[in-house]
Amino acid sequence: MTICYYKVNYFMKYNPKKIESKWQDKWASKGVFKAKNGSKKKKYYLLVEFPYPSGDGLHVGHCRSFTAFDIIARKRRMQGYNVLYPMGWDAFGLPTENYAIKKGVHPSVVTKKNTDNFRSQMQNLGLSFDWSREIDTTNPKYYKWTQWIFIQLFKNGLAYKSKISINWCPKDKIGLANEEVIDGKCERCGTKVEKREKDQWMIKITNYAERLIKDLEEVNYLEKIKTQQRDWIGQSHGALVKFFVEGVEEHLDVFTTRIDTIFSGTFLILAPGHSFIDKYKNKIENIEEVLKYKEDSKNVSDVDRTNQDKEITGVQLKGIVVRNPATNEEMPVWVADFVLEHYGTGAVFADAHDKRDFKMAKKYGIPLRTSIKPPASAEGFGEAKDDEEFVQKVKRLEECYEGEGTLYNSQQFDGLKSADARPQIISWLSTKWLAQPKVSYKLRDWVFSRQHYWGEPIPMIFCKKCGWQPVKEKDLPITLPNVKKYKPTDTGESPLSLIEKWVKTSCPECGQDAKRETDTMPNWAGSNWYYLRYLDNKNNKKLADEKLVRYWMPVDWYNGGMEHTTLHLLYSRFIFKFLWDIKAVPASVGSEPYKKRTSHGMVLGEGGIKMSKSKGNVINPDTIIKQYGADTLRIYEMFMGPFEQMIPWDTKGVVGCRRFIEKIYNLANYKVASGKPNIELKKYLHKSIRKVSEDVELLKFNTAISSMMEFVNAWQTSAEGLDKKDFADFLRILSPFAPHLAEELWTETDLKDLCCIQKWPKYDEKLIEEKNILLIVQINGKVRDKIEMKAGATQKEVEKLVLKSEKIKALIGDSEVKKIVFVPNKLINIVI
RNA sequence: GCUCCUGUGGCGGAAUUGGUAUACGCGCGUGCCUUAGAAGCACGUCCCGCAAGGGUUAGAGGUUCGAGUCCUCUCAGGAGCACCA
Repeated sequence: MTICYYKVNYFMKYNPKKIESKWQDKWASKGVFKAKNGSKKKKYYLLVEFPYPSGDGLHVGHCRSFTAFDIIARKRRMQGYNVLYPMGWDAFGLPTENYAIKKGVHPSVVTKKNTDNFRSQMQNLGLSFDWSREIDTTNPKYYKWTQWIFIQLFKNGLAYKSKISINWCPKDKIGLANEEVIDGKCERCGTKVEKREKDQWMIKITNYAERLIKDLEEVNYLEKIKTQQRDWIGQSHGALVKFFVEGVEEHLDVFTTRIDTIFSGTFLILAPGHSFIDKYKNKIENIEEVLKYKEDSKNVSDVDRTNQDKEITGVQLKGIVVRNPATNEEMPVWVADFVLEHYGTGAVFADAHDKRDFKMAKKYGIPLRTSIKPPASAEGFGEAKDDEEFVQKVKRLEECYEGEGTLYNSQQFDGLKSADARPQIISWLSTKWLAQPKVSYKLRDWVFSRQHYWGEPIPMIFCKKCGWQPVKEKDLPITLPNVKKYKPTDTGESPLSLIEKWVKTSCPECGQDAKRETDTMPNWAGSNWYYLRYLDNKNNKKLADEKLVRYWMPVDWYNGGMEHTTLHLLYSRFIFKFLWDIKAVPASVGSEPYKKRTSHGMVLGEGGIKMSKSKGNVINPDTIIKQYGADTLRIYEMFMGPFEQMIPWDTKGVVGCRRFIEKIYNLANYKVASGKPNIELKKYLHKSIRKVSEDVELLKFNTAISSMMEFVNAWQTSAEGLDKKDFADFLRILSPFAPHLAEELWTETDLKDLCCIQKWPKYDEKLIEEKNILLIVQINGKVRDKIEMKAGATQKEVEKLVLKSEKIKALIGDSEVKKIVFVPNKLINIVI
């Protein structure tokens, strides 16, 4: 074989600095990553959550997920797809506003600085984003459409103002949605949240609760993501039951999922904020005591109210009596703070089959009755020794049984199982108009107002005569005015309320003097629909052109953090459904924005703790790129471990990836040959092509890389060089991972065009097929020998061979062979 | 409390889905090279044993010819939900 070496800078050391910027410039100037709008190719829309451009710069965690999907994007392009892989900035947010307040700089200046930094960091990584489609949620040309969507919500009756008790963060001076309160603390700053009454814009996401659950069937999300969405929406099927109040022409509605226990209902409990209390003040004999209880419960934060160890408290509404619709018996009415205003109807009927009710009744001497007999071996006997004793204790009201069972004390329903009894009781009561089936959700309407400067102004105007009016669409966007002070006010009003000139306007309906809404929108507003704006980021007449939406949507694959799988994912699905309903999105696209959703694991600091400035363990990608190169960083981030798993950073591990890259660079110098291909190496290569092709689709980047390493190791130890054509194939599979190196070696090996626009290689099935296999010989399931033989041998052939072997013969000895298990091409197991 | 996930060398992790446990990388050891160090290269590296051999996937049991993988219990770690009627 004639060997001719392709000398790539033979005496030069691998220098990523030179190589990388050169190719980044070339890709940009040739526009190879631009998604083409009119293309006849099949489209592929890959989306990664756009980051909040913080002043700290890109996190190595960003690099990980962006690189992962960059690999998929590059692979898809090589597979012949028209790929859209865009990037933008979710730039409204408190840190920017806080920085602006502190330094007295306008937030937009800070944002510009940060996004410039982020962009250049991403470009240094060689990410193949289509930068011509960049978006920024704080750009008025963008938030014009965020405001437009709000107006559509309003016009369709899905946005309304309501005085509600909101979660108030005293540090950030901002109202928070329930979703943003974690353990009773502000999600951002960790300050204990207070309650405040405020007039807030609300969005009726609850109208979509059922569809948001049902349509999950259509999409390909990780199962745990679907579970989280379902849990958050919290659907439960039950019944709405009427309890008539004595002496009043009215009833109290109660939602229950356990109507099978209705016959044991002996009292009713209202939430402290239930409207019945105010409405029938004069009927309640001890109204002062009740109102005091109500006031007290307001001061109890949700954390304490939801604390399980807290003692149950309550006050009876003296003078009020309702009738149990099933037994027709009189029931006293109580208030207790463990009953929540916002779930169900804010009222429950109480009985001996609920631990809280049970405790409360025992404490205040309220009569109890049981009507459910626990089945034999019910879970949780309490202190009873056995089933029978437990049943008796339940009957004697010594133990509380919450589970299902067999009904007794329940008139014609005696003897029925709980599950069977429920529909029968509902239909029985419904004939008397006392009950109806009902579905209830934990999901609540979405508080959409924030009292901050750095957000989209809500495009509404209040007129004394006409009420709330939306800004005329031709007047959009309502831009943020320039102010000197961005500080939120202590009164809880938005800083915009202090700018009289801006607030004062005229009513779009009647032209009279009117006032602008001064609240701004929450963070989520801009990220609800951003995936649509990438399709048509410069359109001034529409959110996005219909043709483009039809071509590109839905997103084929969406990846983001696990922390966004409840809120952002739910909100954006909701808004997309809404846009679809009002035909802002063509019907053919369907009402789900994302076909497939995956999540990446966080990158932790060394030692497995969270990376944070205060711990001083933050890794800056720039430093790694400077020291090792972008290709090394890319390979390392993909090689460090399973993509969906949390993983600690280990700078020592980066070195190994740099060695891998240098090894390729050096081997390319002297071990690429033109001539007859080396079959052994070719086999390794094609195995690797298969492994990489398959693993990338499963996000198993770590094993994809390890298979390339195995190939390179074989290449290194082989006596012969690698055929030039095979080398080209290797560069093709390497190029999504280490695009700069692949590009450099591609050119230096006299191959034509750019490596990143080549076809993705196919592996040769026949070549991979092993002609000789290593057959495992087991005796009683233990490995005793390994025989190399040709593939495809039959059991008889193998048996003959094995039983002849001296080693095996000796091991079998005099024992009788009872059974032989044979797995073709794999193993033979002799049972003796 | 409920639901789900995870547990494999000194470390990050592989394992064709029930068929050679520890691939690949880090680290470590020995040697070569070098004035020296670094880098690089070669070999070694789960445990016990000189060896033959035996043991090992958090622990205990089970199913199976065969279990890291399936089932039951226990322990440990993580995530989500949580007076939700």
